[in-house]
Amino acid sequence: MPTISDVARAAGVSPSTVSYVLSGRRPISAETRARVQAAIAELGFHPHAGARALASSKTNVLALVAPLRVDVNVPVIMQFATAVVTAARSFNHDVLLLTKDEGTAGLERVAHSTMVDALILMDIERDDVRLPAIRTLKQPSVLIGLPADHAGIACVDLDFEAAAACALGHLAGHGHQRIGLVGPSPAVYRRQTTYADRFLAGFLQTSNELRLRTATHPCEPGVEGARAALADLDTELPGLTALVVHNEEALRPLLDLLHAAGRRVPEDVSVVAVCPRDVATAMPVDLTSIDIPAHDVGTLAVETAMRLLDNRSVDYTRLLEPRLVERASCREISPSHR
Amino acid sequence: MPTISDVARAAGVSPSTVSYVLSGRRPISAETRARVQAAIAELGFHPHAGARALASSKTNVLALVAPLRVDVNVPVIMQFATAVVTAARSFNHDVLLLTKDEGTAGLERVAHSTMVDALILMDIERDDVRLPAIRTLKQPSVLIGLPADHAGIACVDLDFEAAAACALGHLAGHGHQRIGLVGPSPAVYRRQTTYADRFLAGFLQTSNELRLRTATHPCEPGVEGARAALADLDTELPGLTALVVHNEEALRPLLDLLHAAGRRVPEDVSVVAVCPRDVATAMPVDLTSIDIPAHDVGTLAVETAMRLLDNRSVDYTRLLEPRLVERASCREISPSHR
DNA sequence: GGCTTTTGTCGAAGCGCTTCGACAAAACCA
DNA sequence: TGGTTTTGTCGAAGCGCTTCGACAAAAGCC
Repeated sequence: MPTISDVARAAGVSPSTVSYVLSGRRPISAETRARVQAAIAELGFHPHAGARALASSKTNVLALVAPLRVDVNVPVIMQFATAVVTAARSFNHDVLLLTKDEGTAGLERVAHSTMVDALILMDIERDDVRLPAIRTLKQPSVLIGLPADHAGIACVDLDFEAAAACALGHLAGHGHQRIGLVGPSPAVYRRQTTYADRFLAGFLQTSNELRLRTATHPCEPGVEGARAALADLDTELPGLTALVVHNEEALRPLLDLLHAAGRRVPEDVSVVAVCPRDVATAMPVDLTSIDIPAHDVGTLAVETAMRLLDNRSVDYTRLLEPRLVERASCREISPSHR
Repeated sequence: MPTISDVARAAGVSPSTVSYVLSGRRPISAETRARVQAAIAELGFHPHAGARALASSKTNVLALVAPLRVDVNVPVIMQFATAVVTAARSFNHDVLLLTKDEGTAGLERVAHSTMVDALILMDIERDDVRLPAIRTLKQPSVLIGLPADHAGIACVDLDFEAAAACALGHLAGHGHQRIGLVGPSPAVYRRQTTYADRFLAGFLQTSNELRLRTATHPCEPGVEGARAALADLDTELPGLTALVVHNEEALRPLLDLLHAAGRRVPEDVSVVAVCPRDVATAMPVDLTSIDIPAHDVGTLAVETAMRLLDNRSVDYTRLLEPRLVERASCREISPSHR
């Protein structure tokens, strides 16, 4: 592996000049630059990352802390990860992948040993135990999610309250008055990942504002969970004409159950899903849905990290506006049916 | 951030002594070690990763090159990644996540700039364009998959030929003679990821050896793909009594189609799936299946990398033996039906 | 009891880069 | 035209660690 000195020698300049060609931090004449670049290309020189980190105290590496349990939501996690890696690369950074189960210790390890310049954390809980830790790190963090006390910490997420409002607004606009919510599994609520609560809060508030008759229910995984949730909603809200489903996993069983019961979508019951676009379109019925914009959120998280790193101003809380895409699962209810 | 000199000063020793306490590469008296460790704990010292890498030319980082398209098989990719990260941590290494679409350039970038000690690559194609490149790297690579020319490169994977033999053996043992294979999508064959071919080869060979009547068909994604594949198999092999499904994604639509057609599993048609355990058990029928042991493969890949790094001997080709788990989707055919 | 070996510690060199200060030459400005 | 600024380059220091050689003291060996 050639070093910067080898390049310097080949180009007939000093190592510092090579460094300045690379970084552009000082003016270099066109000829010199050309000679240096030729030497770099010829020798196949790549600066040693460790040496660089040591001298400049920048690693050009981001930590991504992902929940790698083989759990729900795997495809969404993957979308986040893909977006983060891709965006990071576009800023000439790499991504170190950490699992959530290393917990606080993992964050401190990579931060204290200066392996990364910034951290991006997913699957943030309401009172996430990692928050106090990240506040003490010298590296900035960006959260994908919104914990209770997020003062001074950059957070990026979909605006789930607005998403709920949007879903209900759409259905109400189509004349629906009796609407059930199939929520995430109780485990999600228990884990206190706040998107569930935020969606629920938005749902209840909008339901109130629009004077709708609604009922809400979490939904255990599996067909049985879906069956139970649906049964409960039917009992609490007889004659419901629409469902909002904020549970990717329940979507498929739910549609199967409706089908089996002879309840047609959208003729007998309208459905709005909250899920990634590809999940919505992969269902037997093309679902009107609100995107989980994993790609945008991931990209934005990286952009925020970059701004933080070269201390430009950032919005500490960025909740992305939901976008509802009409497909084929909602129908207009005629006044007579209202 | 305290440095090793700070620790040395606090403990009243030289920096090199602290280093030897940390690495254990030279004998240190118990008292000294205790004093140093106390100082480390008190100051909260963490060695600077870059400095370490520079001085020792080891980074304690592994590159994991994953196909991060939002494509099929996402859960399996995730399982590999989880296993790799977890195993790497158990060897005190971290994982740098690269996307496959950075291609050869990405590998060379991280390798040449000495960001990683070794590389683990997934989604290996028959004539993977990256092979020549990894042969020139000074860091060792471990492939998850088996390309055509793998001489001198460590490869780890499930033995898909044996898996096919295992599936057919099981069905033949239950008296089945007419067996269809639902293969991966044509895109997978086109991409030349060899597991598809290896499974197919094993299938055909065993079919021959056991003198079975078989037909094979790739399967496009979606319900329509499954419908077409099933129809083709039924035409080519009328009266088939069993299906081997080597296509996670097709599993669900396939079962739905059978159900809709009134063909019961296992009464009318037996099914053996090749997929991760959790997929098999999440189906409406508990499927007898051959595991894709993503966890084992990922772990083994890391172990192999570690052996290569401290040049211990390795098996350059490790094909894990398939394990078939009997569940509820195969039935014994009575002699009269044979 | 002298010999070698092992144990325990230190100092210094060096890993490959960035960055600061210095300085000469060129360009700009009144 | 003399002074100031900008341009272009260099040398040296230093980032924080590992590792080698040196060496004194302790231990092992007939």
